[in-house]
Amino acid sequence: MPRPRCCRSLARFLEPDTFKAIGDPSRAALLIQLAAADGPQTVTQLAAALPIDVSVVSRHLKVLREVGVVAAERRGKETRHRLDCGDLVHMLRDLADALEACCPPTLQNLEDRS
Amino acid sequence: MPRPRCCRSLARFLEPDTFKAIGDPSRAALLIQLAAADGPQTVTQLAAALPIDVSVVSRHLKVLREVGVVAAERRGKETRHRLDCGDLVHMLRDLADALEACCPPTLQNLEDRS
DNA sequence: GAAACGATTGCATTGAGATGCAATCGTTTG
DNA sequence: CAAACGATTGCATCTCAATGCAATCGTTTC
Repeated sequence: MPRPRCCRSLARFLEPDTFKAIGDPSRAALLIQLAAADGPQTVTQLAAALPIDVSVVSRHLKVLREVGVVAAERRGKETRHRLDCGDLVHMLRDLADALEACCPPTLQNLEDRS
Repeated sequence: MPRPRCCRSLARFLEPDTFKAIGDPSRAALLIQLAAADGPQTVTQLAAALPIDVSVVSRHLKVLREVGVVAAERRGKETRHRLDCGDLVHMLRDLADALEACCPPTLQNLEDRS
């Protein structure tokens, strides 16, 4: 059994849900918009800034909330959304470390020549 | 115009193609399998190790190659695939940095109370 | 309490991608 | 050259998710 250590981490960090969430163009646009705005944004504000219907924005934000990339806070009749990157930042760095551990380029390339 | 610096990086690193590629369960399984194996793997080997048809493996590997996560080398009649994480590792770390720059939790949370 | 407003949900439509089988291509080996 | 083998591609099918509109829900305001 070769290199089991890094792979277990890989399996943990390659959870498809998060990547599927941020892999959608509309949701990526929402994340960028949230990052560009200063202060939390309402669904209506985000829908106005992008060529996406309000209902669609609402659904996309729900997905982003479920994977923990966006946080929401109810304020009267509106819901203010903001980026919540803490977990994602950690996960990305852990994944980068795990990948690096799995891809020792020099050893691997040497083995290729056999 | 608020915080334009980090957002331009975000837009660059949030390119949906890569995340869509690794966001598919079958492709994630392929990546994990490639990481677990020692040495490059052929399409047939990968298909044998996973409950995925050879033709499907071939197509998935093509997607992974196109986003530069997997490298292939022709060896006679077989094609040997291996992880090629260099660019991905860089991208993940850059994205993590950009996100962190966009999400100063303290300042942001203070602003929320307004 | 009624109207207004922001957000969510139901529903139907649509399009993209995943899958499996069979046929084909390219290379090697007899 | 023919058979064998690994890989890819064509094709048909199918599932899932994205989208837009309309209706509904929850909160606020008059």
